[in-house]
Amino acid sequence: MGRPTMNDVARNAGVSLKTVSRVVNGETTVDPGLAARVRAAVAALGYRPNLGASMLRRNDRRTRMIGVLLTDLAGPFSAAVHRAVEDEARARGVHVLGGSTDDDPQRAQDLVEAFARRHVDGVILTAPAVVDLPSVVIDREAGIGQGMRHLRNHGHRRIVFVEREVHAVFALPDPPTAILAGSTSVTIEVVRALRERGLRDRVALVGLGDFPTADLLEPAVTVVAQDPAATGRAAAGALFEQIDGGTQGARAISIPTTLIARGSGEIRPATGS
Amino acid sequence: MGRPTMNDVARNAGVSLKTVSRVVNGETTVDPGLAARVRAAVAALGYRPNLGASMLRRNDRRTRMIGVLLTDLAGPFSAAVHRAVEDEARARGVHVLGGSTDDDPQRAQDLVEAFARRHVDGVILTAPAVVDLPSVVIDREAGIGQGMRHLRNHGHRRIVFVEREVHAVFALPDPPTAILAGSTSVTIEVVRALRERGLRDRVALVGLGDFPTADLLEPAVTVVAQDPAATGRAAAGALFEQIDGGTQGARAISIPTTLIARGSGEIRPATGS
DNA sequence: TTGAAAGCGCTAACAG
DNA sequence: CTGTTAGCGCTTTCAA
Repeated sequence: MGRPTMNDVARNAGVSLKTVSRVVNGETTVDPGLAARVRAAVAALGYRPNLGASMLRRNDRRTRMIGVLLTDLAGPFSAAVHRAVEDEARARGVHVLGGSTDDDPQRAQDLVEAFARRHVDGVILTAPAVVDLPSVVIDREAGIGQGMRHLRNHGHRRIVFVEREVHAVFALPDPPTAILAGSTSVTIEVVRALRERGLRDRVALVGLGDFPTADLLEPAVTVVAQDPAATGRAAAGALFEQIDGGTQGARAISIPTTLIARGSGEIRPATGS
Repeated sequence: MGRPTMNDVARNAGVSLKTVSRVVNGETTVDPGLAARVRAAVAALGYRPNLGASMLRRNDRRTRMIGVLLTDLAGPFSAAVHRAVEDEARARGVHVLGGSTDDDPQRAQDLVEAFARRHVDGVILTAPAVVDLPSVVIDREAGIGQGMRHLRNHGHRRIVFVEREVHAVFALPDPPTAILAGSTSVTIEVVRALRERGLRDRVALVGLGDFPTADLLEPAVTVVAQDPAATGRAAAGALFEQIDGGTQGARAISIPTTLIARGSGEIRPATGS
């Protein structure tokens, strides 16, 4: 004997299966007396409806689950997006399956495939993948241009965009006068590296993505803020629109970015160097 | 016509339903010729197995989904735990449904209930809730004692433990000489508040939970580190043990904590005050 | 208002 | 090695 089923409840309450179904689904066309008996049986047996089974038979073929594939659920950007998506989903009675891709396209594809087997209603992605269900792609590239422009406007010509390999930057024969950091964790690594080398007031730094202590560091860190919560909300909104509209196929959402000048990004290159 | 089913594949390949099932499930006892025909039909129709349906009939009654209820998926601690749980789950072919409780017991209870209806194989929680399925509770209280002891050992007698209401602390008639901050976001708020009041070198601060720039702030922030990744791994490990063992009922996991002294927590109270 | 029968997509149990 | 039949827990359809 596993968990009690609707049939068990029906037997216990002395009614038909269908009556239990009606009560459980909150239909109002049930005699109050019978409904009370059903509810008593539900409580007595500890019955819980099986969403998987009901989904199988239902006409609206929805699992009320969506998948969210982000670079790293532990990272501040992904985490904030994830939370915002969760909130939008919750408002619609939908649950969220999360997945980290670590920017590996194969892993993203595998996850999409796995989520599709679960018949999620749709997916949110940060990198395009082959998907034949409702999906929204979040585009993070938008902020790069803005950061680059800012550094160029402050006189820099040797600018490096850093992904992960922070220390390699300083090993270059012709080291840059400015750095654009690709994520908050990279930004923090760069701050640390600049300090170790006594360069914190000499090399300009702009980070992609704001972080809580950016204004407390010295110099305070200039960033291109990307409002992950707004991004998540927008992506979820667009996804549910597709789902409700029966549309299908990827749709891109780009992030509204804001440059927040705090000091590190306004350092000018040493003249004559 | 919705998505193609196993029956459609069977018809297309000219074999029985069961043969398709065998091929899809990777059973080796199928004639290679037939298997090839089945695979061709799968590709041609874009067939994808329905995990929900298979789960319903299978004997092992597992959805291969678990739920993780954390304070806030956007927070660094929760996010890191979530990621670690995801990695453990992935290694076992299990997906993770995430949920933020915002420390609201009712919300936690509702989420548990909702996940149970989906027949998740188990749940991980940060606050106890009524659960009749495999579950693991993460205990975060462990670090508080360690932080308090550290401050007392440095001569403090008026210590405040802060949850959210940072500014209220400074409105107290007899302000504390030391602060223990309950989460990283609170810690950062306290740093900001101390600076605004010119108290950064006078009031001691210990934060619960390490964060990436704690050593870069001035003074550097002393914390009780809680290794969220290790916590997530441990919790997931314990949960899968329960699931595999067929056990049931809450089990508590406590976090191994480490005090990292960096300066802010070693400030002594002004003598004679 | 209530119920009986059929069947969602799939796997189990048993034959051939 | 292959197929047939039954049925997981539920909702639908239709009849009473």
